[in-house]
Amino acid sequence: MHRRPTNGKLFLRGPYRLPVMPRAVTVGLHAAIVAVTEEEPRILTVSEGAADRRLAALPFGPLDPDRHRTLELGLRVWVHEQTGMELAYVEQLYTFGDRDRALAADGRTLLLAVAYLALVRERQVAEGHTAAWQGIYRFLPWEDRRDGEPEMFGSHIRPALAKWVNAATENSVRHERRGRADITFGSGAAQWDSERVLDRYELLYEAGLVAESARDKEPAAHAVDAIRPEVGFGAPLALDHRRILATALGRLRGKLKYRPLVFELLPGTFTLLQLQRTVEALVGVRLHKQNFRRLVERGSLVEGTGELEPDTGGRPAELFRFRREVLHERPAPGVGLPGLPAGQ
Amino acid sequence: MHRRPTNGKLFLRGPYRLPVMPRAVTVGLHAAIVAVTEEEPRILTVSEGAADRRLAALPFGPLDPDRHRTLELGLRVWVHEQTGMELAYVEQLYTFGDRDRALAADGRTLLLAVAYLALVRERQVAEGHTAAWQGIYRFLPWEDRRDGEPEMFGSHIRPALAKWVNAATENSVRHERRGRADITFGSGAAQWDSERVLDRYELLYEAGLVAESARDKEPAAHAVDAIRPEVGFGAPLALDHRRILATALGRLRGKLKYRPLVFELLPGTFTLLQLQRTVEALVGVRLHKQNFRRLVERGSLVEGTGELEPDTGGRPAELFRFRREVLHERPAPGVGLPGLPAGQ
DNA sequence: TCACTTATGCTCAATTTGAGAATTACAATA
DNA sequence: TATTGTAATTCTCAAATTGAGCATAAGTGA
Repeated sequence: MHRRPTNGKLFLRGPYRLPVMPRAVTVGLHAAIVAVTEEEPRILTVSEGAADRRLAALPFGPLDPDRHRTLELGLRVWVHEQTGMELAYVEQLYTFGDRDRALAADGRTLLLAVAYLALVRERQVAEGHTAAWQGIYRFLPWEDRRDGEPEMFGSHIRPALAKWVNAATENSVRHERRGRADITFGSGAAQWDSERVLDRYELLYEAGLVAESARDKEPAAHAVDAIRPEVGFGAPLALDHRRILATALGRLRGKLKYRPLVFELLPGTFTLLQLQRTVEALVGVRLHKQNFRRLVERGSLVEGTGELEPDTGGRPAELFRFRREVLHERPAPGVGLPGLPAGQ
Repeated sequence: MHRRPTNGKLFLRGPYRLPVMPRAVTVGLHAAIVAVTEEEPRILTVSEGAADRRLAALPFGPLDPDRHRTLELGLRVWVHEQTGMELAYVEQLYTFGDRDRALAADGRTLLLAVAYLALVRERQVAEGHTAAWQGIYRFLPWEDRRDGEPEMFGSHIRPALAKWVNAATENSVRHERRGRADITFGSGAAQWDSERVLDRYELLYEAGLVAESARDKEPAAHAVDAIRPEVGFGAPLALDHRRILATALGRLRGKLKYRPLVFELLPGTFTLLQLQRTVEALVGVRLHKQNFRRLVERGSLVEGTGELEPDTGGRPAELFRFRREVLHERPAPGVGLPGLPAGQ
């Protein structure tokens, strides 16, 4: 969007007039492409140069209204060009556009980022593409609580948060910070809410605890290869991409409960334990096995195929398939999370 | 965004390069401002000219990175300029950018629309502003089922949908259409899902049943003042604004269940019946009174003030207030909808 | 055959729904 | 003042759902 003479006709078919013409905005389409393999949620990243000199980024490209009929189609084009991947399930996440956090190198162009979540089954990345799958918890390590609170949480995050809280000189600010830290990270009266992924990342960002905070404040002082993961606070990503990743994971965790999204990540047939492990990997907590099975079976989300999977290490498990019909039956069919009192 | 020589440095601080420069995009900020008064959900609309010659529109304006530090702040500025209103609760809804549906009058500029939902207590519109509150169900009449299925549903919508289904010559298309109509409008095996507001509007749009469909197809043939409400299918709004309204209502209905949003719409103290009526107005269905009370009270969402509201027409009701503390206690405190099996 | 591992089935108490009856408190009216 | 109407508020009760665990089944490898 460039400055030029205002033209009332330009914007609308109707008689509405836009009072002022804006300066310079660029619209980017960004994809958080998620898969779960070997009980680990992964994200597809790209990197255009030598891996050791560049930060990983999510696949992205600018919206081109000439080529892209819709935003989502534009996204698919970019993803295909950069990773060779054809996306099935795609959903829009959020549009980011803070001036402080998404300014182009010219310091004048605002980079508007429309972020998407895509779910796929992990595949080998096609020839000729440098894209790579990486574990999501490499970037957001505090989000994985399947084996209880991770070690780095107590050793690094909690103390750093406490320091941040006490760094406030004003009493009211300190109180406000403590409350916010309690809610987002589930200390004090509040419990851990697995969906508040973005809140947690944002808090760490504001507290200056992730590499991106420093980079955005002092772009000059932080050339790309100067950005290094800080121990315990996860690896950084290019641009705003860790924020997008956090948004994606939070949305996915929430939506899992009322939409049958997991099945986008699983093969056509799967055992109930595979299903459970996939959900656990995403939500980052362990679930009660028998109750989980009861829920998905009673919810008629799956049906047995009669076939058995013998490689379980124990008794062979029956293979199930997703019953697509539920989409036509109930309003909000999700996997439901036994042991997780709504919202956890 | 204007075509100009590609400059790798323009876009990123890092070494990423955007392969192609896009053509022309304009970013608009649009606000669906919702209030509930007298048991009726309302939306704030603006209209720049004589009311009888113009369609109502939502408050909106272009993003101006010079003046607006963030998208949300830009939205607040526009809303304030156009309506005199200061917004409290604001949340981003969705970014729309279909080329077919949001092209400027020049036929070349894509109008990207970033839509927001805002919740307020209804107020008199300030002097000097032409903004007006209008009932939401004037635009989406089929969404109000508080008195059962509305009359126009059986008389107009259902037959029109059936016609649309049968208009498909190919068998598979017909089957697919019927399935979609069943899911979104809750016929056949499917139940009415109050959250699928957008799906329903989109289906009516695609079926050519709302005024906007024709307008977008034949802009020339449908000058603004030629767009007239079609009986039973609700009044049209300018641009894509009815779609934004549908998105807003759907989001609000969903979020009500797990976040205490209703209280943004209520005065500081209120009776439990007022609370219930407000929820009902938004969700568009009636709730079981005793169970509703049980839920909000057991959920500790509210606390009694001891004061009584005598003007109930019967026994005076106790006045309650929202317990802000719940935000610090439980992960997902919503009003819960008794009688509504999750997702309804 | 035994030890081990995982799948699957089943039980049971505690809670949470869904629905409605019963009781209370005020206003208006006979 | 007694009666009637309208809501508010309290209770009850059966049905369904959840949370937790025990028991049994069916494979594998030693």
